Amino acid sequence: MPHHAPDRPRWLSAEEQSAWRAFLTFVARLDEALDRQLQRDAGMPHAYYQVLAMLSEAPGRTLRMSQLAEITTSSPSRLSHAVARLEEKGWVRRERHPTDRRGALAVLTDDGMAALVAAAPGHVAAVRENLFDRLRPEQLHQMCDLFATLNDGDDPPHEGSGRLSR
Amino acid sequence: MPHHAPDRPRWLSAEEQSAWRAFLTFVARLDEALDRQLQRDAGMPHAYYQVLAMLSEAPGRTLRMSQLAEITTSSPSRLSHAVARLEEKGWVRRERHPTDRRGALAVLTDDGMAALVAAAPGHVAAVRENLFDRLRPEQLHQMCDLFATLNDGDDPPHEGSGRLSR
DNA sequence: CCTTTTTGGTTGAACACTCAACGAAGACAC
DNA sequence: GTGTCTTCGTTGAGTGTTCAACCAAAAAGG
Repeated sequence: MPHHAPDRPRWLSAEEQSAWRAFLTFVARLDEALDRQLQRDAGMPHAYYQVLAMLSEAPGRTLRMSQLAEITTSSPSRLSHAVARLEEKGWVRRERHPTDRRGALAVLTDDGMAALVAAAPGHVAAVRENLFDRLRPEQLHQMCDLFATLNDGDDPPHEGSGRLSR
Repeated sequence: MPHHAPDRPRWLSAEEQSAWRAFLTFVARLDEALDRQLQRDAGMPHAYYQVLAMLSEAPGRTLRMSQLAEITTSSPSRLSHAVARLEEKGWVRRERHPTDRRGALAVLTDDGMAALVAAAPGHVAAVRENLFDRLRPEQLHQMCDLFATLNDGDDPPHEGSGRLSR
């Protein structure tokens, strides 16, 4: 079998190029819009909102750090720092895991729940305004299909029943 | 006209919810993968790669700070810090604007161009692996359409001819 | 002209994230 | 048991981003 060294790069086609740039632009603008809205109106960045939202849907509003990290797509370190910050605000409390003594649990406090409920409407509105309200109906289906495909192979990201959107 | 206070929030439908979460998950994983690959193999975060890439396509490898900020979708402050960092590395140089004396120009140095060229193949490979190689052909069209629609109304993000992908 | 407003860009402090190192406890070998 | 490996989570330093404050120069208004 012939050996040929570090494959010559397959550059992006014109169409891929334009899709890629449009994607980057959109994501950058969206991230900025969501982060700014939440920071301004609720005093938290989007990443922290997601933590609170996931906790709010969990049984007992409690989740193990490792699971919480998983479903918020954040590194253990990031989550640890985040929870530390949320704890200072009184929105989350840490508890020891009952059986596994390495484990730590994150619990959403009543104050945390209140902050989330207060933040949710504005956040959902921003998500609508920047995303869903701009889509034609069939584009929503395509979008579902698209990201389902793209996430395929990675572990499934939690089937939530909540309405707080992240 | 009847006045009704801060509209009751229109929550996301089940389909929107699932599209939204899939989107967030994908973007988080993608961002992480790209940033890690570039940081490891080229010593720069994705945002800095984009700065170099946009400069490499500009006439004279030179762009005004404000324009560079525009096409990289970054705030003036962010770009200023970024260029400062890139200047330390010797990849970018600042020059004064010839006619407008407030203006500053960012110029890609030869070292910067070399760093970009060295980084490009690995970066493009990562983009392929995490995005385009996972798409069925017609999904690429849908993706183009989708983000074109979503970026509609915001100013057009620059029609580049380069192959370095960002 | 002179004043006011707007635009272009930088700065420093506060905050968020990454990475590597670490300790503590469960799991597994024997 | 004892030792090793692995998993869980935290920590601190380094780096990137945001935000508000700021200066300098151009533009606008009189």
